[in-house]
Amino acid sequence: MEKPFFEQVYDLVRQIPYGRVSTYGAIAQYLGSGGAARMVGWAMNKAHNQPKPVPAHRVVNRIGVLTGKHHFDGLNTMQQLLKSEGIIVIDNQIQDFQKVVWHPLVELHKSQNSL
DNA sequence: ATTTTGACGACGT
DNA sequence: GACGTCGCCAAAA
Repeated sequence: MEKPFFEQVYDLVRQIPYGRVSTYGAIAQYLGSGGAARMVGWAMNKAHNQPKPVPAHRVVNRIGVLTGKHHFDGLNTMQQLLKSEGIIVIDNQIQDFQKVVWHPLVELHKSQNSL
């Protein structure tokens, strides 16, 4: 039996490289549940309870808007973290989003990563 | 076990 | 192209 859905989400989010972001839909799709995008976001909520740190700030919606920023400690915590990684965020919108987006299915497929 | 939710996404208007 | 509605899927109450 595989890990619970949530844990798979955390594991994948931790695999997001520095200076890159991912989308809920892409993550859900990687897990095989394309339509479960909302589930991914919800998993992020529980991520705070996780023993391992989850870079939830690197997860945004399909348009690159920091929809979940208000779930963080402060109001602009998420934006600050992204900015620290070289990602420019203006008005909750990631600039050059398409350039920093990280598709797990595509990226991991190129590496043929096995575990 | 049933119902609601939840940091979304796609389609329709 | 922006706004609205419905659908998804899995977990929590």
